[in-house]
Amino acid sequence: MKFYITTPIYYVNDLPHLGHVYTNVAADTLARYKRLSGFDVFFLTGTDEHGQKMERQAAKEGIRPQELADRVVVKFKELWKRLDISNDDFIRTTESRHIQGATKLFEKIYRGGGINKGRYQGWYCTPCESYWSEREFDKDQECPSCRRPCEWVEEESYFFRMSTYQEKILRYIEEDPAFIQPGSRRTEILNLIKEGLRDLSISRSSFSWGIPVPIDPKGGVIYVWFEALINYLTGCGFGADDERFERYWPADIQIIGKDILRFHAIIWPTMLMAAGLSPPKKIFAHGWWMVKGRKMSKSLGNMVNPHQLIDEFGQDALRYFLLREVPFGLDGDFSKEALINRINADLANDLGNLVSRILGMLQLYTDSKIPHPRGSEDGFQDIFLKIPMEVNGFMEELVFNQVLIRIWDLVHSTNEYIDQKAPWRLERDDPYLSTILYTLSETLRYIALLIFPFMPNTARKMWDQLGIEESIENQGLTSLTRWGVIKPGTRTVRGEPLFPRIG
RNA sequence: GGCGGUGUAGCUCAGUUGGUCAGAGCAUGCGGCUCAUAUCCGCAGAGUCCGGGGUUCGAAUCCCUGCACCGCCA
Repeated sequence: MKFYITTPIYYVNDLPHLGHVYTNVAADTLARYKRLSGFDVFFLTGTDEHGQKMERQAAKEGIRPQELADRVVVKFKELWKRLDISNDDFIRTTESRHIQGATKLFEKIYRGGGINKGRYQGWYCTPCESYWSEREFDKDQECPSCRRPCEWVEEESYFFRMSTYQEKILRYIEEDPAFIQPGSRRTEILNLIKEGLRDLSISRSSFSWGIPVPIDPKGGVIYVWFEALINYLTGCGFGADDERFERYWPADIQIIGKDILRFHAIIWPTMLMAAGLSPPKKIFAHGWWMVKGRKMSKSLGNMVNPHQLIDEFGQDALRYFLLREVPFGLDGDFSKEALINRINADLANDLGNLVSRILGMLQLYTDSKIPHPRGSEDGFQDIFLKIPMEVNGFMEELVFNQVLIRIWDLVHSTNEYIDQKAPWRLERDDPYLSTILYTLSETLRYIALLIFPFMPNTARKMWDQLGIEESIENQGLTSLTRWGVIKPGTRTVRGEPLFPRIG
């Protein structure tokens, strides 16, 4: 079974921030989980590099747009590496495979009658790359979205005949309640469509940094949003690698931020319909990280720098916090205090200490050798055996925080188990001590594997400390259906605390 | 202005179709243990479930209304 998952491609006129991190961490976690589940996963992320904003920014710096893109794309790639993002490919819209594919898709829609020539006149906001109609203004010529001045433009333009797909997209969304998630967003989109869809101007002639309109040498360049969405096709082979494309399209899930839902829930599926291709199976719009209840923005100067957080707390602590603190789909409030609280309470006290005390006992009581269990354990493992099913249900729905809560239930239960059994009261040669220590070693195997999609680096450390030879990446989740997999005799290695307490 | 959502312990929030639903975690206090990162385990306190009215034998849960906040569209 294949599983194709995408993130948006990020605009490279600016550096990556916490919002980008959130999307990619979530997508990465799901991708890793699916790999463990045995899926043939294709995980795509990338960058959006065309458009007037890029052209202007580059001009301001006295360089070519391509140079600007080349410079900034590195920042994204570096960040994904630091965060252990396991994307299988990285698509840039300035790559020839994308340009060819986007051209091909435009032609395909055009030949199918989905695009025609018209005349556009209206207000245009350059920073937002958006058009606004007369009635969407309050008074001044300000962009309703960003409050900056708009420009009046009037030009020949190609239009995507989106209005003709109104009924079709409406029916499609109504018939598949899972298509747009969460449900509240789905309702918004349905209402929006019912208010009526207009044709979409998809070419620009006031600047040149983009992909030329294929059918008309004087047609200008393709509107950046229309073009950028096509990355989901070109990134998995459309127009360049048919075999790959056939294998992976349609996307199984496209994770996005709630701010770009309209493009993904309306424009994108109708484009695909017009091209005779299947829409993605699911679009999930997650919420935003706020700071003290306010949106992060450059003008407010409250942008959170991901690199700084990784430097200070480590990538896994950040990954954990983002997916544990807030239900995926809702907005969350970011603060260092909340992050530190999670690290101390959940990661240091609960998980880290559990690992530390179990490996400590192994070191002390069995000279760091996992013992043979003697006799059966009294049903303690039952909660572990039933966890994979529960976790799977939550993962399917992208309820990451509940998954982590369930895993931490195991951590708590294990701590409780240790206190009840009080191994330190047993004689070193008591067979029951062996059983207990074997049981505890197994709990760590379970927990490590379950955490792996969320905190790959930490899971690997646990794996190494347990002394298991096969790499954790090659484990399947099916190994969690059986208790007693870890081999007696394995040499454990007690390491540094996984998460030192902060403060 | 239209549509939709939210308002539950100090904080963040769970609460399916109305009847052990008044809860969890964090924070606070007390007790226990010592294998462990002064960690872990157990116990405890506090809430007019936004205000008001209604339906019902019974409502945090349904209806009406007021207030506050938020989202989408205009």
